[in-house]
Amino acid sequence: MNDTKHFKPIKTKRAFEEVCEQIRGEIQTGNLTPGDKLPSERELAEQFQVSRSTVREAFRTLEIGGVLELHKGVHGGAVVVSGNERPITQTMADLLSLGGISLQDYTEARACMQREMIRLACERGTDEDFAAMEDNLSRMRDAGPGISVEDRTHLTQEFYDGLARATHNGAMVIIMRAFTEPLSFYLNQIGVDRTWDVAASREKFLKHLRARDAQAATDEMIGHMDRLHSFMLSQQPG
Amino acid sequence: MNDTKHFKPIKTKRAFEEVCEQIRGEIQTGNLTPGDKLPSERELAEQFQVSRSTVREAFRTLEIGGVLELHKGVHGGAVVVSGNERPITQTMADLLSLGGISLQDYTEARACMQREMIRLACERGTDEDFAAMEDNLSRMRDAGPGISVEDRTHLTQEFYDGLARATHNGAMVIIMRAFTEPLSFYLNQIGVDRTWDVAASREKFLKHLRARDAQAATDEMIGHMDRLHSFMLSQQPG
DNA sequence: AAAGTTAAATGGTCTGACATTTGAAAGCCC
DNA sequence: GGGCTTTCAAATGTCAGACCATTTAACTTT
Repeated sequence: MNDTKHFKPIKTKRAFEEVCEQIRGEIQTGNLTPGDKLPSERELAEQFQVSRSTVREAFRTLEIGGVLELHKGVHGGAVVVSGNERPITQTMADLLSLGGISLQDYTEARACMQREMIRLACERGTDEDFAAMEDNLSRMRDAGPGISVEDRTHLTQEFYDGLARATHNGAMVIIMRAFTEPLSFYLNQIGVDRTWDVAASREKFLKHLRARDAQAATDEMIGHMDRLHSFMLSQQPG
Repeated sequence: MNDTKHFKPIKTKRAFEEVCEQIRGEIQTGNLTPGDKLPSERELAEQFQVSRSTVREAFRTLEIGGVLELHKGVHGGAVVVSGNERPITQTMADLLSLGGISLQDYTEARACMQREMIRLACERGTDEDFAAMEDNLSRMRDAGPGISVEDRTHLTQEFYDGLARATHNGAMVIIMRAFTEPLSFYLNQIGVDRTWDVAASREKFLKHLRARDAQAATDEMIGHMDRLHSFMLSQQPG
């Protein structure tokens, strides 16, 4: 009996977790689909034979998890949504600030993800996809070097969003956002390298993308990220 | 005045969200670090000048978000943890069952992630990393074809975990889990292809990994995943 | 010294109340 | 009748206080 790993840690279930599970179960079986509205808190409390607070905690849990949306007012209530990437992004940000993953690992993983996205975007990107990125780039140029940190990170995020969209893969868009948004937050705090003309690099990048030259585009991006990375590390406390 | 996109949607803040923000703020500034214990619900309610239920909703939110752990009993309370991948995995699963991302996009993204992991694992994987995968593989073989669906998916998850760990990148381990766990859940429901000897494929895969031949390993894995993918689609309702 | 008992602190749940928000219905003016 | 304002009801958001369940330290007993 040396193989005791099948024992699972005991965890007494809390009432609100049971409620969550039942609601999630209804979603997995298809009884509840996006757009459906759940009964009111008071009504559900009766059905589950628990108090309203317990139902509230369950609703809160599912809202934070991006499964429900809660609306106030008469005809308000809990509505099933088709999913929400917010929890993923938020958790990534938390993992970074809590040290669950290091900035090094994070940026490396980000580079890996983008490498694949470039590959897909070169395969499938349409003229509209690239035009959207071009438009973003021109707005960045118009803003000039005096652009505020917030506007600059916002435009940057939009640019990478465009790249992700060019893959025509919904999961990629979500992953991209999970990797760019915490970074934006970080840069808003430590500032950006104002001596650096990012538009020029992105222009070259976009040109390679349009030429479907994944290798050249990747090389351009890696160089870009290396510079960003060393800037961030130089600004990091400690 | 055609550029009105700077207006952000109004969202009246709820009290518990303010509490969450303040606590998250303390974490971002480093005033709260993993291991720190927060005051009790009753005490924090006084400090924030809100009711205990409001503090509870905030705690619940942060617990679900993987930022806090709540312990009962005297000397229990809320403790800051160093991060938790659970919310990411859970959200991925929800996005799949809610249709926020399609099974196709999901499996494609998974293949892309693994492609990069193989690349890194070939660069950095140690003998110990590969030995752990080998051990997992031999346990799979020992279990034989009569293995239960749950045990088989569990071993599979462990195998891919081993691959992720071989990258020596913490973010990759988390991403891998986010992509394998919802799949395990899915396969536990629809069953697995029992005519298929996955151990043989993994053995070849591992051999290529040890030879640091990323291309061959990737090819082996892609073939493996294609078979899995077509099996899943064949079992899908509709 | 070991074992069992008690008490206090804390999260978990319940109850009931009031505040706030929101959309629809009713009423009003033109 | 059309458009505007007022009213109202239902739902979430918050509050206050109580009790239950769990955990652990301190105490008591053997």
